[in-house]
Amino acid sequence: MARGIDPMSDRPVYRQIADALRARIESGDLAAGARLPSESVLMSDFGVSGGTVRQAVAVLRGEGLVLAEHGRGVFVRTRPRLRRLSHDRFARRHRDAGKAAYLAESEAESVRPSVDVYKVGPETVDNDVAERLGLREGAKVLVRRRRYLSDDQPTELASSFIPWSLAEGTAMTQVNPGPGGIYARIEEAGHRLGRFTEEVTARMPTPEESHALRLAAGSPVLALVRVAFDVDGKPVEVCDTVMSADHYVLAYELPAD
Amino acid sequence: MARGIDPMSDRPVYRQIADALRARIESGDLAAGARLPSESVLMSDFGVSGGTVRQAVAVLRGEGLVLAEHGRGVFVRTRPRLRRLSHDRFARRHRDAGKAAYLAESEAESVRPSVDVYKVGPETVDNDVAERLGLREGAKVLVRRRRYLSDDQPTELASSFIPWSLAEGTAMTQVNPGPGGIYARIEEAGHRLGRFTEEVTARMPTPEESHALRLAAGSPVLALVRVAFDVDGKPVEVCDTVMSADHYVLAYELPAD
DNA sequence: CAGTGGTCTAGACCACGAC
DNA sequence: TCGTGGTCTAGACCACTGT
Repeated sequence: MARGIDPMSDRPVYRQIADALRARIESGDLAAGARLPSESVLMSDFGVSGGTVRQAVAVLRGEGLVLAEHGRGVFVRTRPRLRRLSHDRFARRHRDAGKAAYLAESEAESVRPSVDVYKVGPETVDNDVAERLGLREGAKVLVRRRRYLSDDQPTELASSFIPWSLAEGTAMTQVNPGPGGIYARIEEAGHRLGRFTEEVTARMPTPEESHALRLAAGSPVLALVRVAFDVDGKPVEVCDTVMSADHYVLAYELPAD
Repeated sequence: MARGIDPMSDRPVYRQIADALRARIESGDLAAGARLPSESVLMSDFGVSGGTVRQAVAVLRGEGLVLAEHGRGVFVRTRPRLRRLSHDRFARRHRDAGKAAYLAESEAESVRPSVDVYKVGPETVDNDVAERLGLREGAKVLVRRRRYLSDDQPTELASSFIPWSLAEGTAMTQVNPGPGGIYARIEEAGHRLGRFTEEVTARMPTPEESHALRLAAGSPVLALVRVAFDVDGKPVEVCDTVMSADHYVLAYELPAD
């Protein structure tokens, strides 16, 4: 059989098979959601052993092009609806409306938001966060670790770090920090927010992140570190966020001057 | 032998082996740059066949934790030096100093910049870019496709799209657009730049991108779409950039008001 | 040359899903 | 029950690196 496969080529057979399948996906011959031919069909179609077919499919899985479902088949991945995080998502008007950022975004997209709170309590700060907050190593901070979901699908993991001196005795130390979220509480504590910085990187998830976000193999994550500063330039919160790259677009605005 | 491996566990043996190796990497027992035990050593250490060991190593490769070098061994990946792209990298003061953004960044990091220009010339615009530029479908644009390198290591692929009416007859249509880059030329053409928007996503690279950027397996890319607007709010350029996620941190600033 | 990883085979057995 | 993908074996042969 060996449709278009050259076993003498420098390019390994499993890559040639992956190329052939990728071409069929990109041409639309195998549309989003379509099932790939089963392994046994591919074996006879291309005249190779099962191991080679599996290796070819593994390439496409690593590229995030297909998703294998045990007992059902291998399917061309459908792109999930993208959530766009706009650059003004922490603007005061949203807080004044009594909404935390995640709730405001969810409402705009008509999905049902929920939050799993893993931990709210004091912790000893690590060096990176200490530096960003201008604290000494080992200082005490309030940590809020949580997972956000939209329609019960996990979308992001977030950990906030707030200097203990600022958080102590406020609703920030409660599981539910009240209307407007912790940024509203920080402002009530006398720190009017002046600006935020965000640092964006992407990487492959750790196994724990992959599990908590129910990520498919071959799905990278966006890692975002946000620092909130008050109007005096003092850092008041660090938020470390990990989100499925498949689901998000981050939008920013840059000055020309 | 089977050090800590339970063949009866629900967790597949190859994952248990990957877990064991990952733990040694994360604990520092196998430091960055260190060679993993060879496949044959792992086979006898864990008492499994070669295929299982290879599968375990493949997991770590997919996570971007290790890099295999044919004939030499499998090595714990060293993190490359991160390049930080700051939110003011397109500020006028850099253009006024006669430097395009990439050159200014390279100078700040003491690396030797170079650019491969793949194409500079007219093209028919695709729908996404047309919409962003406010052009009708199929309109003519100047396209500049290029690859940037630092010390001969490819770091990003970029394609700029400029309305033909704006680019026609200017140095933008030349391979070398002159001091300050195309943004300086756009301003000379009477479009003082007012702001930029950037949309950031991450994904696995296509095989072509992987090759052009010399990416290791398991390295995601950051995809960035920037739109430059003049002071009248008219879009004057779209720049589509793909960069190795391993090498970059994108830094932004967000308003609080 | 010996040692390393890369490719491929042929087969066994298991776990899941649909009918 | 049958077809699907998931795991694992035992071995062959190849290609690359270092000595």
